[in-house]
Amino acid sequence: MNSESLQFKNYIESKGLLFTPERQCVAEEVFASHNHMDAEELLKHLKSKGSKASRATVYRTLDLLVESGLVKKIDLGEGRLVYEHTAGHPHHDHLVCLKCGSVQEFEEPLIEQLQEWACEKANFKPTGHSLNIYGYCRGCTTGKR
Amino acid sequence: MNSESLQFKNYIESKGLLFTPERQCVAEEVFASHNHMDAEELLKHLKSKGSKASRATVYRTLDLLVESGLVKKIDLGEGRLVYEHTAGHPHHDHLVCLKCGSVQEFEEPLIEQLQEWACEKANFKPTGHSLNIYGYCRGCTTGKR
DNA sequence: ATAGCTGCAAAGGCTTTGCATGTTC
DNA sequence: GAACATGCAAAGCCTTTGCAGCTAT
Repeated sequence: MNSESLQFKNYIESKGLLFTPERQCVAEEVFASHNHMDAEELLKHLKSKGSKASRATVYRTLDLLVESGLVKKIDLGEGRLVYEHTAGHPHHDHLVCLKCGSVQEFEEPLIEQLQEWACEKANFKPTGHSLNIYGYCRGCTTGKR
Repeated sequence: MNSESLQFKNYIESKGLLFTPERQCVAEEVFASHNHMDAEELLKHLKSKGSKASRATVYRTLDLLVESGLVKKIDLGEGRLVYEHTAGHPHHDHLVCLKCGSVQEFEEPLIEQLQEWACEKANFKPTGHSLNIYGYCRGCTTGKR
């Protein structure tokens, strides 16, 4: 079991819940993936690996993973909700390709700073944000439509 | 008929379509509102004013308004899709209150510039973006929970 | 025994679509 | 009368929930 799964196990058990095989499967699949996956893709992957975790369990476990802080739920807009593990990921935002659907990450600390200022000016106490840039990725730009 | 409705009429007719009373009602309601409204609220307002426009027509007309460029569809995250008219609105982003649900706008041109740079670095050709900051608005901060 | 899990299927919430009817040119 | 609009209700999509049965302690 990798370190993230172990942390999740600890989190689960610290709440007096059970670290079941289904929960472990879902967690490991999320931690193993280096893409942004939505719940349905995750379910499909699990099925193809022979896991019997149901859709309901996938959704319920994803909620637990988000609660634990080990996974973030990202709203990419256009109805796309995806999950990414947080370990080793500094804060970042997303570049969403409108042609192939791929998602890249980017970091721009100064943007964060400017957001803080904007909030101060507006007397708004921020707790989080979501920044998505839509357009065409490098691969799709060459044969751009 | 106000200037925006007139522009919409021109757009509609330039496409060989009809500027029907239903379309006019929906458009005028959107242009008259200074809030961010979702389709359902819009429909409710229209009903309360005696308009007979149906839900389907509301959705279909909103699509036309967005196509025309006179209205923007904003994804506030968390499943909230709202519309705002563009006339006289410079580009801006949104502050979404997690307690009362209110939406404020803010402008920070430098953020736009930094986004451009981030895209250049990533070889990404941007066509648009969505930036939402979540937190608590001034009113909700005083009696904050 | 008791509390916690799971899968299934049904229910939700919002948006889109098919179709029959009505309108416009 | 050909193309376009409308309302209604049904269908879609994705996510959540209720419930009966199962598992772990």
